[in-house]
Amino acid sequence: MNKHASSPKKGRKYDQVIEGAWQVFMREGFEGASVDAIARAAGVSKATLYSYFSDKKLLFIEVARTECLRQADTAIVMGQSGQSARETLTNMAQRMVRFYLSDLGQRVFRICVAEADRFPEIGRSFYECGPELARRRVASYLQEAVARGELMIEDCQLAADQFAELCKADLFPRMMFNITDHITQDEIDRVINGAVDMFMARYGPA
Amino acid sequence: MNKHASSPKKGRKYDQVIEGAWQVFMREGFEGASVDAIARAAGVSKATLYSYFSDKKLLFIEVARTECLRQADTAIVMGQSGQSARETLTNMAQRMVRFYLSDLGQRVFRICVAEADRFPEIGRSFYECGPELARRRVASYLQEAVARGELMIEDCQLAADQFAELCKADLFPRMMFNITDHITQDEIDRVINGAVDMFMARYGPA
DNA sequence: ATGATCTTAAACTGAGCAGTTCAGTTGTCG
DNA sequence: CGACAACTGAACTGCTCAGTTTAAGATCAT
Repeated sequence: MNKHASSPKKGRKYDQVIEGAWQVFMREGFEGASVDAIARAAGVSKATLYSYFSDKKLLFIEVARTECLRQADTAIVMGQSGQSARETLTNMAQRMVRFYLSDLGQRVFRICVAEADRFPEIGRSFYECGPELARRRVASYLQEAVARGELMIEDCQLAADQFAELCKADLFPRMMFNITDHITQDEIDRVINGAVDMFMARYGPA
Repeated sequence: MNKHASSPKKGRKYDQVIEGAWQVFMREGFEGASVDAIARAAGVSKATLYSYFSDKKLLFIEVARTECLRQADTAIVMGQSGQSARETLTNMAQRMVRFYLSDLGQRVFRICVAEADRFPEIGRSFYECGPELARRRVASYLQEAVARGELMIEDCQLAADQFAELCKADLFPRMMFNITDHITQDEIDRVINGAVDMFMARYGPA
């Protein structure tokens, strides 16, 4: 029985460190997370932590990458066949909104935006396996829908970006600037329906 | 001659402090900006600074508010009469994009998003005299356009939010995650035209 | 000019934090 | 068993920074 199957790197406690670091970074942000707190949360000594990661920034990048990959796995199921464009778009919208309103989505976004200035690698690596991935998936769905004659779109990439943005209307700024603590399902439905209506008005069959 | 017309608070060096703090906060972010650096940039002693603002957080809030008001003044000229809805919307879109792509807009956003978690007042106060203000202005323009029969909108507030988001498509995420250092005028035009086209397709006269 | 108020420089306090070191413990494997 | 590697905890270094204090200097109104 090989117990090291999931530890491609060195040392038995690698995963523990990543997990603990993830928790603390999410809770406190990058600057706010002390390495002592991370070590404590990971149930590991600071010395061990530093034997894996030469510094805090590197640890953060590794944590971010790990979480991105995890997310990417979760989100594979996207386009289903027997659905109208309207249904599919509504579905996608729900997924997107649920993610960016989640505690996780919110915190990730906050940290990345804050640190993207100082550490471009962080922003880039997150964008690529987060928004960029979703972006390409939506665009490729639209491409197919156009081929089937369900939609009429000249610039599918732009259309995908527009749709993603429409799903953020009102809700996203309110979250980001911490205006509301709770957002109701009605508010969400209003925005999603608004997004789909608008999208179909522009790109729906004539 | 009353030289204190623009200093409703106490002390002659108030404006200097705000100005210096603004510069350093913009350059370094909230955590990154040391009070010593701010005092130096403002050409003022730390003691003086602390006689105005009891702590760093309060100083930041005041700086953010001041800058918001300055922006609000700049943006008063919004709705002009003899223009079509299309023209007016394009105009508004240009203004918005120019702002959030500017160095200033970008940095303010970054700081507010990062700190809104820890200090809700920061996020709130910025939102209120920034996005919220613009939001209400656009909504009220739409209201009038509907009254004149130029547009057909049921939920003007939602429409305003949608328009604002459409203007961010592609460009905004790329900025936030630091993917591109430069964005061309063509890319901007593509997004703005796309936003106006979509908006008119949905809410334009039948 | 005189007193009140504002400003200054610089030293100081107290705290937090990244990263290091090391003597000692634990677990693994031949 | 014995050797080797990973791990621990706790103390320690060196730094940065928010906020305070003090004694002296500048500015202003009257």
